[in-house]
Amino acid sequence: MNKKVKLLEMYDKMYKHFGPRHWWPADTPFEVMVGAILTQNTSWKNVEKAIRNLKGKKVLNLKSLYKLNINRLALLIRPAGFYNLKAKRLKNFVNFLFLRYNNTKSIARRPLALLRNELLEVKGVGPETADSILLYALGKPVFVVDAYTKRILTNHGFIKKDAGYDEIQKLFMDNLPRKRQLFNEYHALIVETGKNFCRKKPLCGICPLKGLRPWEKYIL
DNA sequence: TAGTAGAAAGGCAACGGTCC
DNA sequence: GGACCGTTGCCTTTCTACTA
Repeated sequence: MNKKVKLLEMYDKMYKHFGPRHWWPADTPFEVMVGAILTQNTSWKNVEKAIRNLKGKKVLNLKSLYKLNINRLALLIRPAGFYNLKAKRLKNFVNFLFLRYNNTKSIARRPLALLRNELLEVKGVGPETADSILLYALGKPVFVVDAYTKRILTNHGFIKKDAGYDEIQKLFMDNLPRKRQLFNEYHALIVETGKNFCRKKPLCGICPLKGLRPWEKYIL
């Protein structure tokens, strides 16, 4: 059994259990980008509160956030935690987007590899945040790796504990069809599985991935 | 039931060790 | 001595699990 078959088997098991997830929950690509930064090390529930605050003040758009005072921004995103730090990171990203591209349509036309490097140069944007923006906001076919992905693959013996972000991403991108919709749905299903079953104390007995075994000791 | 400790979907900066 | 790499602490709020 090859890696592609195994990864698709894993996808099927999760999809049958959860069904389509319709990710990312946002009204605009810009909202996705803001959410991707706010959700760093924070549960989505808290991010939603911060997003509501920004919407309530009618500043959840590029121009308004560019003009908004950083201290005021910090107060609005307070429910998302790390608010001073995230205000700085959000400002860095908004400045990058406004000054270099002016809007989300222009940035979407950039080639994937170039754009990813540009995003990673923005202080406060790491691989997971950059890939979330690329996939969910800009519709680029890139696989998002997060802590849940790593935990699930480790628990099932697909990867070693010390496997890095790029290694794990390559595993998916080299063995699955490079389709935005597939990567989108796959990541969303992993998040659901990680949140509900593959926790720090895993609920293996009732997990949709129960019985899933790697094709060899380690895929990576 | 109330209080408390620890974890949580990340990334940065500082520090120490190693190598050239 | 400088470059590079890995490790560790820190940021801050909320929620959950555990304990009394």
